Amino acid sequence: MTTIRLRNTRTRKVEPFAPIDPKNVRMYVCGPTVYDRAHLGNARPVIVFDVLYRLLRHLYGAEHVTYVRNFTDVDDKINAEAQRRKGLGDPRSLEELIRERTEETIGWYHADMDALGALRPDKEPRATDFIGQMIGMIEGLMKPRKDGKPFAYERDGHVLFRVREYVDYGKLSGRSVDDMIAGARVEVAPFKEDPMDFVLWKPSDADLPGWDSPWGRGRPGWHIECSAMSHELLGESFDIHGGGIDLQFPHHENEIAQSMCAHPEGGFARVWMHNEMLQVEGKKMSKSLGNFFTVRDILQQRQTFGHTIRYMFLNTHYRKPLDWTEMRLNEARKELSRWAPGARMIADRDLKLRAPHPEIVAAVANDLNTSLALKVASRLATKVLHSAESEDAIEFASAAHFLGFDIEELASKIGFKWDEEVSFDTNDVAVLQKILGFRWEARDRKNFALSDEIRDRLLAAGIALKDKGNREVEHEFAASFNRAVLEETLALLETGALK
RNA sequence: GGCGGGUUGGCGGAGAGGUUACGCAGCGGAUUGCAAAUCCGUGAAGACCGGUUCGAUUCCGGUACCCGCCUCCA
Repeated sequence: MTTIRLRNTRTRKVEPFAPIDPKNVRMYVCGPTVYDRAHLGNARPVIVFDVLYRLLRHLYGAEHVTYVRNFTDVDDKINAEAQRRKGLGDPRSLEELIRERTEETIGWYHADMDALGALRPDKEPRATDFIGQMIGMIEGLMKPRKDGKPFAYERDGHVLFRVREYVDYGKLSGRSVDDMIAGARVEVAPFKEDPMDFVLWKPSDADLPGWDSPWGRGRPGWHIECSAMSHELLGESFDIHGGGIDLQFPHHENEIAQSMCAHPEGGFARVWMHNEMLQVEGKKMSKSLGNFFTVRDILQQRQTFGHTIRYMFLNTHYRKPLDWTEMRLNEARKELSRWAPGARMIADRDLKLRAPHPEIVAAVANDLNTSLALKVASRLATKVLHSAESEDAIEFASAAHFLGFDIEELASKIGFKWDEEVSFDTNDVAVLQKILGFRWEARDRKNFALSDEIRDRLLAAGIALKDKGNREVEHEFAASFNRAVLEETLALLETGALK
């Protein structure tokens, strides 16, 4: 069997991967805080770990992999949005408004990530459904120990974790507690015994959502949710824990501290994986720089589909910063247009996909070398272009499918462009298809005058045609699209007035 | 300041201690009714300084620069 090799942040080495239980390979990835539309950066770990999920399913069997990705629905930004709506006069309770906000955000998130070809994880727990487990875990951390202080303590309604009591604190991110204190820039809350101690539970006033606990009404700190949910759903030790590199510290460091102290007999996560950040035109994506995009924004751009975005992400190795540039986007579009004929042959000839090419699997298995995998897929696509053989189309499409590309989408949406402003419907497309039929007929009869006349009339209707060989036609709807001219052209052809 | 990561040809981006990555763009050619597309060929690299080695872009050390984290941002 193919050996998977993965870079483990904890050891800083690429290591062969061996699951604890091959019958149940377990992966946990930190999911989004659901306060707004997912931005482009949110999509990166989704796609990166989707590729890994697909690889694991391929090698161990779909039923032997459990992938958990949480929704953080306890958060100050969510509260702020709910309070804003309340302030605008919404009569419903804060809890209802929060629920509404998180529900709609989760719906958006699903729609956007589905569009990128990401499989849904097996479980998508919400933090608010696991408050009981979090409280239980915190209680366990507060119990007296034989050989030292309890790991957690209560002060002023807060429960805090004593980082000094966990000797390996800082190991994941390669920091020592003393170094961090030396370089700390934040004000230290007065109730902390040690500046690096972090919050497990904090009090809520009447204006904030809260749950009853042994320490009064309050809400959990950020880190405890992942520890509680991963323990509940995956057990005290599991195989892979992933997320963005920005989570390495403090989030993952704190998760490790809590989980290892609460369940010292388990090893928590064995392999830690972190994806690098996304940049836009060489700069950090931020609202203040005006280069901030949601996934939705990008999907609505002209000629950009879910698979275009997916290609962009896979074209850069997950451990390198990904630069989102217009130039690279154009390259992705261009490359994917070469994939369309192979994808179309699958649909047209009703071909069945099969296991992916070993080179693709090997590339992905080598610490997710997706860039190389894309090159292999492109090579296979080129082969289809040359041979037009069903066998080659199957090989190509099986590879593309393994990488998470939707073959039907590739087949149907490429070679088809439109301006952002234009509005047209499926009926317009049907009319266009009929007209193109007449044009092919004319060209078969070497009636180039009619062929060119049709092209000119379509141009007048706002549709630009480009022949691409193999009877592939690229048509582009411009903003000036004129339905009347389009329909008139078809009428002229059907009545024989134009011939 | 502390910690982590990076630096490959005009651009993007891989593998390998010695043998062509590849793609885009460029250039040359072929082909095509036209616009377009397609095909073939081709030049071009490894931030800098040392070290290990018969030989390093690939390993080791240092320098410079860039990026991220240290602030509940993936």
